[in-house]
Parts: sequence; C-alpha cells; structure tokens
Amino acid sequence: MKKTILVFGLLILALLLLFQFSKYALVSNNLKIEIIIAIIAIVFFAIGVFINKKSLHKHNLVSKEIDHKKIKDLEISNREYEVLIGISEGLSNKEIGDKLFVSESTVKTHVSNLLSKLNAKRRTQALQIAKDLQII
Amino acid sequence: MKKTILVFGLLILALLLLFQFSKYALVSNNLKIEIIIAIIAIVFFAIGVFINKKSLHKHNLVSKEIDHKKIKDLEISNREYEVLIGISEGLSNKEIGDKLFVSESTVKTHVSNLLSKLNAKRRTQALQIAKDLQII
DNA sequence: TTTTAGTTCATACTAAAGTACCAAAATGGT
DNA sequence: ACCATTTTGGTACTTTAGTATGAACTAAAA
Repeated sequence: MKKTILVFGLLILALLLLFQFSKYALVSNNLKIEIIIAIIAIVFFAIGVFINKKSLHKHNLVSKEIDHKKIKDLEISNREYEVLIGISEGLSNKEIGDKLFVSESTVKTHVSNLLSKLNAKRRTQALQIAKDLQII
Repeated sequence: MKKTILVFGLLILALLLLFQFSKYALVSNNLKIEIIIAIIAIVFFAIGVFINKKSLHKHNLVSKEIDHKKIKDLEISNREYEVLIGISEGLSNKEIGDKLFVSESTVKTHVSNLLSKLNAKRRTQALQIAKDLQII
C-alpha cells in the first residue's frame, strides 16, 4: 500500500514535469510539436500497460505465480524442487534421472522426501497439493 | 490474424487523424495546447490498457475453460473422464474406485484405456497432456 | 433383432513407484 | 577446519500402477 502511494506520487510528479517541459519547449521552439506528442503518447501508453498489468495481477494472475517463500517454508531443497518439476512434466523417475544426470535411486530418494514434505501419498497427490500451494 | 491486422490498421488510421487534427487545431488556435496533450494522453492510455488486456487474455484466461469438444474427439467416455478427474485429484486407483462405487479392476481398465487415448505412458503424463489439451 | 459402445470385473503378469535404511561425497557458511 | 545440510546412490523390500486377455451385462443405435 505504501509502495503504491509512493509510485503514484512519483508518477504524478513526472507528468507535471513533462507537462511544463512541453510547454516550455513549444514556446522556445526547441522541439517540434510532433516530437512532444510522440513523447506524451509513449509515456501514457506505457502507463496504461503498467496500470492494467498491476490491476490484473491482483485478481487473475495470482495462481500463475510461484510462491518461492512457501517452498522455503516447506524446506524443499533445490534438487527436490527440480524433481517436482519433472513429475509435473509427467516424467518417470528414470526419465527425471536422465534429465538431471543422476541415478534413478537418487530420484527416488528425492521423491520420497518430497512426498513427506508435501504430506502426499503419491506423486499425483503431490502435484495437486503443490498446485494448491502455488509452488508450481 | 486477419482481425489483428484490421484492428491495428484502424488504430494507425485513427492516430494519424488525431495527429493532423492536433496540428490543425494548434495552427488555427481553436484549442489550447493543454487540451490537445490531455486528449493524446487519454487516448494512448486507453490503447495501452486495451492492448495489455488483449494479450493477457490470450495467455491466461483461455486455459481455464474445458474443451468438451476435444474430449469427444478423443473418444473419451464419461466414466473415463470421471477417472481422469480422480487422477487429477491425486487419488489412487483404489480411492477412485471407492469414489465411483466400482472395483479397482474397473478403474485400472479405465485408466489403461485413458492412457492409450491420451497417448500417455503414465498417469502423471496423462495429466500434463490433458492440461495441455485443456480438457481438465 | 443384431450390432455397437460402454461399463463392469477378474486373473495373471510386468513395470514402476515408493519406503526404509545406510553411507559416502559435495557444498556452504561460521 | 568444522559443522550442518544437501546430494548422491546403493540394497532390499512392499505397494501401486499398468498391460493383456477374456467375459458378462446394459443401453442405444442400426
């Protein structure tokens, strides 16, 4: 919230500066009107894209973003997470091993640890829980 | 694709008109420079919001809807689809059987048929493919 | 009515997945 | 250098998943 207010404050300040600058530039004839219009257009286009992205993020995209903090809270290691990604891609333990250049035994160890950390009985359940927790 | 080209064509046309109008208005002194800048700003802000919304829709909202037509095209039966849902919920064959009031054998039959229809080797791969095809 | 597709279930089998336990390297911070 | 954690991988085992095949029943379509 504080961040939002700060951003909007800076934005308004920048716009006022731009406004004054364009008037000054016009009067002193340093810049052509086309250039000024182009600058205004680009700036406001960018603001439109930015504002829209922000507001959509809050409502629709939450489920698309990965909660890295939760991964750490669950004490899931790097390698375990890579294995989880492999599972979500529908790979077998052997295939995950080939992808990560380790043996199938190693993958099984990671999977087993992953399941207990996610409190899952099966890899499919792990996927469902991981999606629910927004870590994949 | 054709639609996109049409929209962009009209957009460019509208901008050119706006451009010429602003120059004319300035020369003839009918409008103040502040008003023109404000119009440009509002128009480009709206364009920014519009473009952004369109591009986000294509990526995130389509994937939320189930393609029932594709399910029929793949010749996936009612019961097989119910089993697929069970798989996506992370259930074992036994648990799916309990949920649908059939034996584990029956579930295995459905799963096996489902895998060949989805061209998958494992249930996790079936999930990945089904998501890709937007049937779950 | 015969056919077709879907659902059900069983047996017997093979292949993966998952658990339990152990142990050796590698890594990273204090 | 030392400690804690991660990563690795093995053996032995149990459980679950998946295949192949055959068969019975149902409902709807031809």
